Amino acid sequence: MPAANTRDAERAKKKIEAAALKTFIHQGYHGTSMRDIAQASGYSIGNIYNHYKTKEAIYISLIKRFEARMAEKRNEFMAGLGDVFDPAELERLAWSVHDIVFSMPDYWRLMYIDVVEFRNRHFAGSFHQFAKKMEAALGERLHSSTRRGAWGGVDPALAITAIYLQFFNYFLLQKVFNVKEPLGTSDQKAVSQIIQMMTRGLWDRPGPAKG
Amino acid sequence: MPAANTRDAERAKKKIEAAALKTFIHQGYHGTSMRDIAQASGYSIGNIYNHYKTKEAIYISLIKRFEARMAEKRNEFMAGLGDVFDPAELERLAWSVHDIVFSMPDYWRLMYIDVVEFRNRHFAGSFHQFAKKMEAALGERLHSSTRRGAWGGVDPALAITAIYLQFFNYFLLQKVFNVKEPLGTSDQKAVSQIIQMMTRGLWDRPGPAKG
DNA sequence: TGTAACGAAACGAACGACCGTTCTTTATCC
DNA sequence: GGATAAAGAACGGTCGTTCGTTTCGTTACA
Repeated sequence: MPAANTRDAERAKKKIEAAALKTFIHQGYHGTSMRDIAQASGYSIGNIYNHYKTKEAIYISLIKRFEARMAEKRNEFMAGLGDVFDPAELERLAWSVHDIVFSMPDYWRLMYIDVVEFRNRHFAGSFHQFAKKMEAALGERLHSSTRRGAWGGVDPALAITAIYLQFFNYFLLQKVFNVKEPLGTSDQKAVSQIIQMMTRGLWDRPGPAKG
Repeated sequence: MPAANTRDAERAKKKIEAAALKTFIHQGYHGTSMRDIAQASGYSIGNIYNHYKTKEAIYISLIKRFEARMAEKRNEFMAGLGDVFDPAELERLAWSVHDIVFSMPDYWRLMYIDVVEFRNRHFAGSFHQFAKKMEAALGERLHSSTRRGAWGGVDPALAITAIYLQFFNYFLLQKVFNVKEPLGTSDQKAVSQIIQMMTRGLWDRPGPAKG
């Protein structure tokens, strides 16, 4: 197999998949025809079938590409976390989560397509035991971080997962669901307020008696 | 127009829409054919077109029905909130959010279908200025709740919106995305731990100096 | 009270368009 | 010259929708 050909072929596939991604995201998988992809990519239908066996093969190849990139991102993210429950570190975490969402919004859009049109067949298991995975990845760092002060007793794995999800959904609302200011203010302020709430609580002293 | 006929017609429409909902949710909108809906509902294609002008009309009617029910739920929810930042009240809030998600999961599934296949055309504006709407609906209750103790200074509207979203996404993960224990533990424990984190913070005393 | 009339409800065949895929042909590279 | 890339016509099937027809329930009138 000649080198130039495989390079060209790869370039063609990238163009086809880029076009497919664009139309999938705008109209969904079943709302996109091969003719749409052909037109958007500039290749003929016949030629697309020289590169892919079926329409679903394009979709799957697309997902695999994104999964690989996202796995990298996830590893970077996990490795980059230090003394997680320190407020300054939580702010770093927030912007890392921002990066995960904003640098690959199409990954999440594809995931929603898959949930809606394929019952999550191609992303299956990506979110199972999320808290456990978090705990496993962070390992001892999680517990050692709680020993740096007077830890209040919340389960550390639960806490970091909840905080992660809070930021994740905040940025997802922005980028994927086009909500401008999900918490009614700037990112900077929202992040710092969430961190204050999470670390110091809403009340300066234990809450008042009811009534 | 005869009374019995309109009653029968309404009954037929409900059956058709129920069948459409089921197939839409399993295969998405574009993945569902009128023949699918006909078969699932027990009505012929021809007859379905006596009741609806187009396939999209079924979809829209379905959404309108759900929107009406959800508007009710939302109003009940808002009206039911009292001294919101009291931990006991936050727990009530958590279970109210649970109810919103678990009693109408198909509303949220339809919303995801709309996001994926119609660019959110039919649900447009449902999530804009979410924090502002929250503040407007809760009104003075929000601020008076902060005067019941030593409020830490977090913006009340931001706080209640963030807490709402935390619970909302927690239960959504369970019901719509089939994640068993999103935070690795029971609902009861997850809710109480989140509330502890939100009200008292992760640390009993202000966090330690870094390093 | 019986019945003619009429519109709604129901059906499934039929229509034209478009679907995913295959086939045939031509051009392009090692 | 033999594989690969490229193109687009063609195929069988399915799509959303329309059509013609029959059945049913109500109402108007004798």
